[in-house]
Amino acid sequence: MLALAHVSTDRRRASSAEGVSGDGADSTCPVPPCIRRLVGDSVYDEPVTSLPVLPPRRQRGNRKGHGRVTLADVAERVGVSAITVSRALRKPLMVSPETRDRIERAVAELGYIPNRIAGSLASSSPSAVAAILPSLDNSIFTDVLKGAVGTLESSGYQVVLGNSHFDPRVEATLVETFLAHGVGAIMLTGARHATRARSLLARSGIPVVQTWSLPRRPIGACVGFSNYDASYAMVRHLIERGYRDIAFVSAAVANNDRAAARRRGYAKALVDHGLFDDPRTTLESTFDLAAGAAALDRIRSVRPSTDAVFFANDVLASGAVLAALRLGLRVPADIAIAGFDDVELAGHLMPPLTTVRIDRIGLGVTAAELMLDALAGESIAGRRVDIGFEVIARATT
Amino acid sequence: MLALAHVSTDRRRASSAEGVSGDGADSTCPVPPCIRRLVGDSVYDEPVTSLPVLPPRRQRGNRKGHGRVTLADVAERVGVSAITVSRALRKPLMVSPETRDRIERAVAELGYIPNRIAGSLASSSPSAVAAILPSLDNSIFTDVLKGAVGTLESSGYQVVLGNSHFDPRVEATLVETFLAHGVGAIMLTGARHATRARSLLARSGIPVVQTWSLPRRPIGACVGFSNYDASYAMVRHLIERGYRDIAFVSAAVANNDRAAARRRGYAKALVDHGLFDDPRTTLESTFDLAAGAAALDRIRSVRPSTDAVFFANDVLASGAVLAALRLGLRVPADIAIAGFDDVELAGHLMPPLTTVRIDRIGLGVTAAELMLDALAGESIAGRRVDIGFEVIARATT
DNA sequence: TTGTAGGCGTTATCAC
DNA sequence: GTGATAACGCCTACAA
Repeated sequence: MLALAHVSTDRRRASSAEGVSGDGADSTCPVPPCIRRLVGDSVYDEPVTSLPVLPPRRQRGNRKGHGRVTLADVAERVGVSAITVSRALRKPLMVSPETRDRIERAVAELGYIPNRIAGSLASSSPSAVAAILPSLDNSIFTDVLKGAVGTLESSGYQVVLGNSHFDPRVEATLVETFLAHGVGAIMLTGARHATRARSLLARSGIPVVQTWSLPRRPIGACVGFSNYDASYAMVRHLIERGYRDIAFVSAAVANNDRAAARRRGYAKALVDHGLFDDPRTTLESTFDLAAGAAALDRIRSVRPSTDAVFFANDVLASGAVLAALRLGLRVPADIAIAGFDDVELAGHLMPPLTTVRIDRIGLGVTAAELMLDALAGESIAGRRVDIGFEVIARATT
Repeated sequence: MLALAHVSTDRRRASSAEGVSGDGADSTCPVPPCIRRLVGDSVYDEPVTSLPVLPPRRQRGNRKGHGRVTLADVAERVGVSAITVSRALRKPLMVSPETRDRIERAVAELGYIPNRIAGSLASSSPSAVAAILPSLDNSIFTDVLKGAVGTLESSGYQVVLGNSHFDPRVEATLVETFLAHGVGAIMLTGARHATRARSLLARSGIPVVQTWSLPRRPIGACVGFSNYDASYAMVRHLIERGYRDIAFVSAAVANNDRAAARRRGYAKALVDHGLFDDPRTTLESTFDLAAGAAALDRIRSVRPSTDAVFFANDVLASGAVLAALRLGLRVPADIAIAGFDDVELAGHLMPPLTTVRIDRIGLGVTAAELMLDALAGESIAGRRVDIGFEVIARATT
């Protein structure tokens, strides 16, 4: 723990040259780029203007706490019992206006911050929920996170974040950790999870929301859409446009039910229209622009007759469109390209990308709402919310 | 809370048709896109194969707990005291091999998951840290987050996430919430914070790491680079390339010290080279591709002689490059474009974008390491880590 | 409206 | 090596 340091006011004058809400700026000498490791002279040199300095705290009992101001401190100062202070803060109507007033003043004076972890231990009511994402590299996941965080934060819940790296074992570990952490609900991505994760979740009885998919038997609730249908719809679109030699590229399907469903939708659409699902041009790939370019390249060399490539995510599709541009390929004249997700970039590419739009923010918001419902005591068991999808036909097809 | 439901095995057979680690798939009928709201029939229908079914829990005392297995339950089963179980789990060497063994078995059998929130209350040792980002829309921030989460997770700390939306007041509220939550350290973005946030932080004595900047007087520690120098270096690069009518576009500088420093670096470089810092072409903008396009448009109409635009972030710059492509403008012949950050897209654009590279993952990792150091008892007060920057001259200049 | 008693699940402290 | 006891800071239940 760092100590609280008092600093004289003149130092502040020196440091707040910017004139804005007290911050030091970068070093301002226009020197050439270089790496430096500097050590400053002091920390916490901002004077605490809005809060008074407290006398050193006495020790109660033989254990040392955080040294933080507690409910009891406030109570003592006001001359009431701790529970009254607690109530004044949580259910103000249960406390008389006068005491409430004095309590509020004391709280402000002492700078009391309730200890929510003690609170949720005592009340066994969680104050945080967990979100497990398979990746932080792709904006499609952070969009969902953004929607969820916004909704949850405004309801007073904290969001603890886990990154599973598309690994079910990591996911299971995260689930266990979050359970140990006492989160009140967990948001998962997709519908494929390790058995251990499922056991843990079932045993805990904690509300679970799966996202992006609509498993027939969700663990708890789920919000998503039919990846199968969406993929099928896009391939049908391509076929209607007249393409016949269609290739497909997605993320690895092994631990990814969305990719798997999209691949099945693609295959089924081909079969339904009497086309051939050529294994040579049904590829798996990592998630970056370069991979999209590489996949395009691969497909063109493996089967030069290919007239359209359906990428099951926009990052790959964008990589391919950008690569086509560099290569001087005409899209869609030489080769059509379709994506999935409708990320911001998709509409700005040249030509703009045909893709499938998913309301990711809405997905996150809905997932959050489901968790909030569950936290409010409602049963969300078996609820399945379909957020739908939309094929956006732009110029790459 | 959702109830734990027992389900017969034959249901599992039906549901695991996919053959993979137990998941239901999307509905598989190739129907046209539509929105549906379905309600499933049951939840938690995955049998808990790896864990035994427990007898209903008895109530101890007059309070109802989570109904979760506790240390006492394990202790009772093994015939030792709770503290012994606790020790067996945390410091195995302090417990005899035999008891440890029996305890481990009981833990597995009962599916005991330690309650870390009770643990940190008792030991007053935090198990989570907070990261406050100004946005989840731009990958530059989620890259940092990714680096931090990875490092922190592997040290056993949970990361609670806050999104300040570039608003210092929101940031201050988040700080308060996280403090209430008992996080062990806080990572902030930038160096400009509300006075209230600073007070709160100072009062709490919690380790703080500021990122992206190198304030002369950091609150605690900081990791970043000189935004001023980096901007200066880029403008010098442009000038060396022969550009003279240079425009500048950044995020709003009011609450953003990085943007402010970059603008100052830009202005100083112009002055140092006898060029004019034209206020008509020193713009502020939001953070998206469309905004980059709009800014380019604006600049060209306001001052047609402009031969280069320096965007203080790659999203804007990319938007401009893509817009130029759509408009049929030649880059850099008609107008040069430079960015900042070196996001993945930058190198894939046509032409590839000249920009400033920042090691964002490293930034997050370093910030996390600083927090870990502090959590380990080390003082990180005043530590300032410069991660440097690099001007990447590509083809748009 | 306010207070008392006791517990939430774990760990520090000090005996044995 | 193991255990009894008392916190950690707050809240539920019940009483006044």
